[in-house]
Amino acid sequence: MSGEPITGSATPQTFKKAERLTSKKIMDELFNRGSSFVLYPFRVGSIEHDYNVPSKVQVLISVPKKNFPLAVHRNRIKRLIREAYRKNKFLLIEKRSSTKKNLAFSIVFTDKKLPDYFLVEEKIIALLTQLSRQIK
RNA sequence: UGCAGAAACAGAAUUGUCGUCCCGAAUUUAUUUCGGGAAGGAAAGUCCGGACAGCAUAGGGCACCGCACCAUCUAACUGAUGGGAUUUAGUUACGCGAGUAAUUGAAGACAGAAAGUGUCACAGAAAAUAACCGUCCCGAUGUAAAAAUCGGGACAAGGGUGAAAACGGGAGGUAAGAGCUCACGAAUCGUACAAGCAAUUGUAUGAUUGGAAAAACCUUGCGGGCUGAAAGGUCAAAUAAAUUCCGCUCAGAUGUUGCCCGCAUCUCGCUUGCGAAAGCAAGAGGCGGAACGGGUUGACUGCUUGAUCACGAUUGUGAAAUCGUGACCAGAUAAAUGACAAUUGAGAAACAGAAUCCGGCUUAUUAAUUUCUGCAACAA
RNA sequence: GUCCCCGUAGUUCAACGGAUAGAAUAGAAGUUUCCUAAACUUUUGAUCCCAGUUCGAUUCUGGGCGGGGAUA
Repeated sequence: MSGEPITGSATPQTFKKAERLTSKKIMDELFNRGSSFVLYPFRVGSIEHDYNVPSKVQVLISVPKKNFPLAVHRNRIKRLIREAYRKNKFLLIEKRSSTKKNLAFSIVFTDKKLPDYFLVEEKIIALLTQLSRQIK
């Protein structure tokens, strides 16, 4: 699965700035009012909103400084998550294409050990399918 | 030869697929294609020094903070380079010895304790104005003579204590002693001459022998405005520069980091009362503080061409400087360099991710090589 | 990012540079009680780490580590 382009999907595998959650307002709403669930080793929060944003689905990736004091390790984990998301985001986006509301959600890494890429990708796929099923 | 420590050097390359950020060009108006670039030696700690920016500023003194052998380098430094003295480890030579000289390393916050105040536990007679034991002299009692006891003196040679005990050991000298004197040696301060830009060194000579600690206060010399890119500038959007309470209110306020001296600036107009007027008095506007609130959470700039990097030449012991040629080498903003394979290879492992930018310092660190030091073994 | 402050028993605090580092409280064991509480007795520390100054450092100095705070 890794390295090969996945055929049969119209969604490109890019991950541009528009697909990242940068608005502080939406972030506050997400953490204050959004619903959330835990899928080890990730904590996922999500909210639907009507703000004018460039992309229908926006994601925020975060690793707490408490668990990983070194910036190198935090960067590494965020890159692994980002990589797994951009390869498998079609699972979520293709189901969202029919709805009008925008979706913002966060992925927080809660484990205290550096993960392997294959574990991260497997969990991200499970996470995305659960998220798309939960929000109808 | 092995192990440990320190220093220097270095901190992988290439290919494929899918991706991120910036710049440029084309196509064309929101996408695509092509080309180029994209973390470090410490990006870290934020310990020094600057650049840059805003605010403040007539001037002086005190306080406060920092630094401290000399010279040089530098934009600057608590940095670096070179030199000096000191301490320390080893070797050799000379000397009875104390020591001296030469040489090879290593170390360091190396101004002043001989300006003043304070401190030095326990032990010890005494911790800086040294008489406890002791040594010696004189007098009295005592005795055959001593011993012993009491009183008055002299003495820092010996003793134990302690981290530290009042230049060293030798000879003379003396009642006993003492740098009291002498030769040798040590240290400190001064003078003259010579060498050196200087620290300082050498020779001659005079005086002195003064315990430690300034990382106790302190003294001397030199330096220091305050705040940091969340600084600062421009634009847009939104809203209520609103309300309440307390204090002061004409000799006070403001400014100068704090304090003092001194200086500068402001003190205005309005209302009311008194008065012929000059003016005087009062009031509010005013100033300061506190409480409770409201709006924004965007964009651009600062933002990367610089005390820059590479190569070469010249000058200098060196840090470094000058000249020439060439290069443009991250600029993000919830924050960009990744993932998975393959090859080269003995191996890809350590510490670790730019946030305004530089020069240092400190700390972290894998492997190979080189140099130095220590230890162990073997050989001679 | 920038600028500050603080580290002593499990916890809250003491300690002119002089040692055997204390106090309260908590914990453990014991005495007392039919049992518990209270009371009494005993017990518990490499002063965060590494260097330096000093005869001697919790204290003074430098570096590191950890924790906390302020700031549009």
